[in-house]
Amino acid sequence: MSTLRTRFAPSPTGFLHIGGARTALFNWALTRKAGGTFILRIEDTDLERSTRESEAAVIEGLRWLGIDWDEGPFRQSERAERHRSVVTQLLEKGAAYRCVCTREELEERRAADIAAGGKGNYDGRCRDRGLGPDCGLHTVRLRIDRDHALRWDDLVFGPSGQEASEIGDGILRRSDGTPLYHLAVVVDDIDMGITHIVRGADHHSNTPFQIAIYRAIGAAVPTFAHLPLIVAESGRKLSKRRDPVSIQQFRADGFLPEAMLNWLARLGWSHGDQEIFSAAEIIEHFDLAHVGRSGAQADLAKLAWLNQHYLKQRPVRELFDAVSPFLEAAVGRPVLRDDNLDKLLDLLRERSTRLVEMAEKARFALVDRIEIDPDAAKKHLRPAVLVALEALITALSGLSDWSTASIEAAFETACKAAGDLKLGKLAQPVRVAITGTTASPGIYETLEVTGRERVLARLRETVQWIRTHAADGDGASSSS
RNA sequence: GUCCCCAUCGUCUAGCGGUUAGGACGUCGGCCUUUCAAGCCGAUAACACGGGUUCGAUCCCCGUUGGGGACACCA
Repeated sequence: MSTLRTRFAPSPTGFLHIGGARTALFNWALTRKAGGTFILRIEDTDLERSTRESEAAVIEGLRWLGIDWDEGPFRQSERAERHRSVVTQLLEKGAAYRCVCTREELEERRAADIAAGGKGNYDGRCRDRGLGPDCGLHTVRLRIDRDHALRWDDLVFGPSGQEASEIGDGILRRSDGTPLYHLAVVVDDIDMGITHIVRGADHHSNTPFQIAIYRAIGAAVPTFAHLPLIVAESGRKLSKRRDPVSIQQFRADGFLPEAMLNWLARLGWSHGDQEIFSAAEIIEHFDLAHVGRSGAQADLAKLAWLNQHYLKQRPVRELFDAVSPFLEAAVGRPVLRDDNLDKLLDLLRERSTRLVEMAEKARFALVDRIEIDPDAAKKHLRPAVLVALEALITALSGLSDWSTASIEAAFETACKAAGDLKLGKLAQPVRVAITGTTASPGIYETLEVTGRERVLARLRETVQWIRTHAADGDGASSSS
């Protein structure tokens, strides 16, 4: 039972960004831990850039991560009337005033002020002109009381803010009558009873102006907590085209939601030495006091490690559910789950960091024809192994059951028949013949999951291939 | 330019006046081994700099440097 009310308020101008996802996660964790109410509000005031598609992408991204909300999604655009009426009230109270300065004039005066050593804030020209509704095209500005400090105790950054004299009278309403973001967020947060505003540190310096709006409206100022930004390599700003930033992109690349969540949680937050956190553990331990104050670089290598950790952790059944779409894409047809596939996935999970990679590695056992890597063929498919290969074909054909144990026995038989050949000398050529590459799970397991029919076909084909190339006087023949 | 913020291994971080400065990822080496992994063991590597305060500073204060954010009729 808690009165804590928080919100995640993304502007849907792209996809769900890792920074936004982390903000949502921290809000969610904080709220769930306290038993409060978490609200989703879409800040689509900028109609030009906001689309329904990206709004859907944001929602889908949150759902995928397992972040749920109690109220909403609300759309800020649907509250425009309320925003307008608040501006009107502020105007009536004298807490705001009309301003007829044009952009050009503003820019000019601002430049002149800066040149004269000023701060470039609005000079307050219209502040005391008492302009009425009939003043023509105008914006509405907040009359900021110069004597009050606009300070707050940030739950992450500590004492923050500045003197009111440091900022100018900001615009609340555009000349086209639409409200500005600052006014809209404040009004929405007041109306929705938000008690704790947890958001990106890019809003840290916007906060004084917003506090001024709260005061002008006469509402209680909520508690603020600003989260340091996630930065790109070497501290640079995250770039949408250069850096992987969208949650859907990570998803498409084969990262598991629990890995993403864990990774995001540890980006700027810590709980002692613990690295692995389930969603429940994040909620259990989350604490704003342990959110750092410096920007964090997105460490993709650690995400890969986490992803493999969760890949290894998943029950096979659920692993299949996750990898299935990737398998279908890699193989070109729907793939059904069976014992062999379970075994294969189990073998591959500790050899893959992402689902795409896992699907690619599973391909050899699920398709009829494989491509053999030319370098691998050249190195391992030589006439010297022909005898052993043929012995292996014979031994495998005669097996009454198809298991790693029986396959191993067949290998032993084949090696013996080839003059006590060492296992390694046979395993590698067979691996190349079956998987097309030099890297795969254990050779017996590899054969087992590939199935007898495909194994024998590929081995026979390989024998043919070696004969042909040896006869052609290929380099491979010289070694025999 | 003005205002605000930040600063521990390459990266994420622990630390909250006295520690051999800890963990994790990465990297490197070893073990294991039919390949690749996984696993296990080990190594590498940090308090940006300069002043204070203090018996004692990674920790507190000031400055410098570096980085970031905000300064829109964007959100």
